[in-house]
Amino acid sequence: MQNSNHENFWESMPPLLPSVSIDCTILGFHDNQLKILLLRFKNTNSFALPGGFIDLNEDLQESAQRILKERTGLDNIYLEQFYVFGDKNRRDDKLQKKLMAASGLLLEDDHFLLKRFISIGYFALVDFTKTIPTPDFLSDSCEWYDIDKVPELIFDHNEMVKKALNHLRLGLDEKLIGFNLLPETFTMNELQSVYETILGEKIVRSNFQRKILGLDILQRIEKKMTGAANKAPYLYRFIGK
Amino acid sequence: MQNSNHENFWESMPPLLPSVSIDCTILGFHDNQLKILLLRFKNTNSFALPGGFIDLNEDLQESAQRILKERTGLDNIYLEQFYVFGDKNRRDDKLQKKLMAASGLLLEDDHFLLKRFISIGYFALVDFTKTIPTPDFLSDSCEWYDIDKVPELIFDHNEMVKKALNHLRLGLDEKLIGFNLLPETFTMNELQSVYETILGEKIVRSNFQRKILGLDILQRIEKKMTGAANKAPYLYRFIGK
DNA sequence: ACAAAAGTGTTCTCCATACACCCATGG
DNA sequence: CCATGGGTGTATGGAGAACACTTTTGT
Repeated sequence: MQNSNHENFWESMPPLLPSVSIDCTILGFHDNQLKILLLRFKNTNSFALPGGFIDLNEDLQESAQRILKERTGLDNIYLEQFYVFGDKNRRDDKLQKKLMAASGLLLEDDHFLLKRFISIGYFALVDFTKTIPTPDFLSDSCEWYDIDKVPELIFDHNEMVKKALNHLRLGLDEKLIGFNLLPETFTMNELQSVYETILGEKIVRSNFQRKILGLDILQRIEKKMTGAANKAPYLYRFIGK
Repeated sequence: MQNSNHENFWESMPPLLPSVSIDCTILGFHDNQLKILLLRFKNTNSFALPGGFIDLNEDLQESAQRILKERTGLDNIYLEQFYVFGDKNRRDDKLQKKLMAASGLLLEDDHFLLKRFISIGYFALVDFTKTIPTPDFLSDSCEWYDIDKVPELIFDHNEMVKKALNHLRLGLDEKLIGFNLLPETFTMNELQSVYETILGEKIVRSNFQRKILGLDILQRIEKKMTGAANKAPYLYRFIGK
């Protein structure tokens, strides 16, 4: 954490698109819970969604993918724009300065980070088990939190989470995106659990199976050997159609 | 159109948020047709969606509303973000220069209009009869076009229109937004015609009435005096609920 | 009387839900 | 055997599409 690092920090960044940031609501599924990936700024108790800026030579979508890769280690993440947050007072200069100062970065009053930004909200669904959460330069923690225990976040990030979840619920059946929260192969029970958690309601097993299997989007693989004293469940793989 | 106007043009603009533009797909309904409002750049045959930039002291939504007001004369327009267009090569510097030159504006190579922009796509539904289409400084025409006769548009604007229409269709029943294309009061037939046009299919009258009236979102007003030799239709007003 | 508007009734199909029940199977 | 997984049958209710028919009403 030597000072030379700090001096170089901004200069080492590639040319960026001004005024625009990306913030990502990254969701995973574990222990029958929806989880969200949050950063904590160094030496503070301030939490935020993972985010970043757009390099001038990146398509918007590419930027979001890069940011996700940096925080999770994953390529080919399911990713979707859901809203642009553009209120003129959505950010808080004092807080911004404080957060940067906590990382040893002093911002001049005309620093670009203190200018107005709009933020494009992306939401991403990942296979929890495959992620390697990695803090960025400004944070000392990048961890999963239960979706119903999200702490207070900076700026308008709590609103972002709320909107992202709503977007997820609305698109769950329509876009068949629940699979992205599971590993390559999964049992029908696990899938049902994902649906129940996201929708917040119990589903009758037999009806759920009929519905999902009727969509012709799953390939049945083999039995899962559980070692339990009962029939082993089948494994399925999502094949789209 | 004296040169002094041109010299002052950019300087007269308020401070803008860099890199970000707004483009609006403005839809109206007339003669049983969906119509879209398009600009033609001065002294060219290039068409574009109405758009603009974000003043530093405007919320994003306010910017979109202002732009819409400037082109249609209307306040309180139904307005919705639907997508951010952010490919790095979505714009074309040569075309941009040509369009500006056609208005007598010469752009230096480092002019801000030649920098990279992302564009936030808004779509708007307006009461056709109330609009006063008004060209902007760079265009000599602002007119309604049949939605199925949209000419080639600049940049990625044709794609914007396509995405906006898709968005409209998906949200029609869900968000009950069709009413925004009609005057304050309207007949059931007119409303049905809006739905049929947007969805591109015939609907059985009696079923449509049952469905819409069952939603409890319409207030029945009075009879419309048509002067025709038949029963006059009722007028309805949208009351949301 | 006429023509269009408005309302009602009926039938069908489709789909989601709920629930009961059976079979399969790994230990 | 038994606990869980997996599958089927079936009744119900609601939504919506198709169609027929009646009633209303302004000129």
